[in-house]
Amino acid sequence: MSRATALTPDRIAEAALRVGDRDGPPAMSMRRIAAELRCDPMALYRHFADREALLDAVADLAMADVPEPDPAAAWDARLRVLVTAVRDAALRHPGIAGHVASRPPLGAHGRRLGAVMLAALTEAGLPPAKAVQSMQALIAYAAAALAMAVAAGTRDERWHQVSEVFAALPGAPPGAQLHVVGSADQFAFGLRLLLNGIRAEAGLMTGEAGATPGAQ
Amino acid sequence: MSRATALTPDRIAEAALRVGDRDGPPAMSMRRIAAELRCDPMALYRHFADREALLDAVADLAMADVPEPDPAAAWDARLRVLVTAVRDAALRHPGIAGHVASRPPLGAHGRRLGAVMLAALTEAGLPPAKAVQSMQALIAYAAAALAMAVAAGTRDERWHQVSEVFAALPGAPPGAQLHVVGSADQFAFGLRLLLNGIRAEAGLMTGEAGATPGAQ
DNA sequence: ACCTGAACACCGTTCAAGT
DNA sequence: ACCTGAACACCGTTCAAGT
Repeated sequence: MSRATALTPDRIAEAALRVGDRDGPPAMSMRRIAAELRCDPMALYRHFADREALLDAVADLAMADVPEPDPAAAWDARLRVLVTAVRDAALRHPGIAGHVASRPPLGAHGRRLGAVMLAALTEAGLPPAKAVQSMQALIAYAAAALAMAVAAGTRDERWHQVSEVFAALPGAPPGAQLHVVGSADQFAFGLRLLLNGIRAEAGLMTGEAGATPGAQ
Repeated sequence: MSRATALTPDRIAEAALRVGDRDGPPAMSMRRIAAELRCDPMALYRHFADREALLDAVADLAMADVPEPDPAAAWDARLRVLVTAVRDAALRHPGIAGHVASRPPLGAHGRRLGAVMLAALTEAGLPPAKAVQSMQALIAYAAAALAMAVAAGTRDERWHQVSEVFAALPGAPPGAQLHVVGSADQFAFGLRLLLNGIRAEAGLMTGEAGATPGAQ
């Protein structure tokens, strides 16, 4: 033990986040993280069951600085600000952003943000079950859009081709102004669609008494 | 070369799909796929640049049997049927479903399905740029929901906890009927939210002449 | 010129050997 | 009892050696 400070889960997660931000996702191996901490790779296993558990902690740590939206704002504005802030926070840590997008938000910060979302959706007028489902839909969309942003920006040029390929299809008129896959614009547009949809769903609940929203 | 048939990209992709369906995603290594074909692992590299390119071909192959929706149906029903069929097709191939969810749909079948989506969105009244953006939002949502279904079903019990954890939060009243993350119900609900949102977006286009839909 | 397979530079994790 | 690090069973890919 040449490190002066003792090994803790938090300290390990911080070191892993540092390694990922500096050297990219593939560098976040148990061996490299241990090297960053100047400890034996196996020492990490005394604080985390396996690599997946360690990365979950790192993903949650990346959400630590997501601010909670102004409680005085309208429910839809609150959701928009929060989900956008999650995307921004993840993109500030490119090493772990892909993992944030692929794992359940069950860490301390993930649960905190989920509670804010649920409160906003309940305020919108959704019953509990639909609020939970709407939250999961928002999480799913945010996760995928985030994963696309990461892939398009750092790893995979093929995502950039998607807009071009589809704009060139028979059905698409020429001259369409394209938005890059994974861009902030594209993210905001899809988020608006979902919030539109939630608003419509909530309207059915509160506006029409005998509505049967489950019917197709 | 003990195999009677010659190596082709299609034949390789079929063998890889078989391996993945039989032994799961981790089994889809270059070595195992080569063993399935009774050829040298390096022989695969003469048909695919790298493993990622091979998996892209497998993911597209898994979309081969997605039927095109009835052209006579309404645009929103067409989108719902198509996106649901993509999910079903991917889940029939658990080995590659996760990859389907993480990669751009740029293969032959992905482009075919994208063209159907674009046509439906254009019919809805969206201008080209918004149709492309809406398609990308649908792809993002479907990919993430699919990834969650795969993770929840085969790999990761933590996704199952999400509904329970959030239903137990202060904001959520008790007795909420929970839908399992990744379930068909949950998928359909989120898809309906997006289609609701697209309908609202299209309504702004056609219904209100001087609307400024980009304003928050 | 083409193809093969040994070798390189890694992995996550197990487990026996040390203290 | 605790900790370490050698070892196991793999990877994707390179590249030199064979034919």
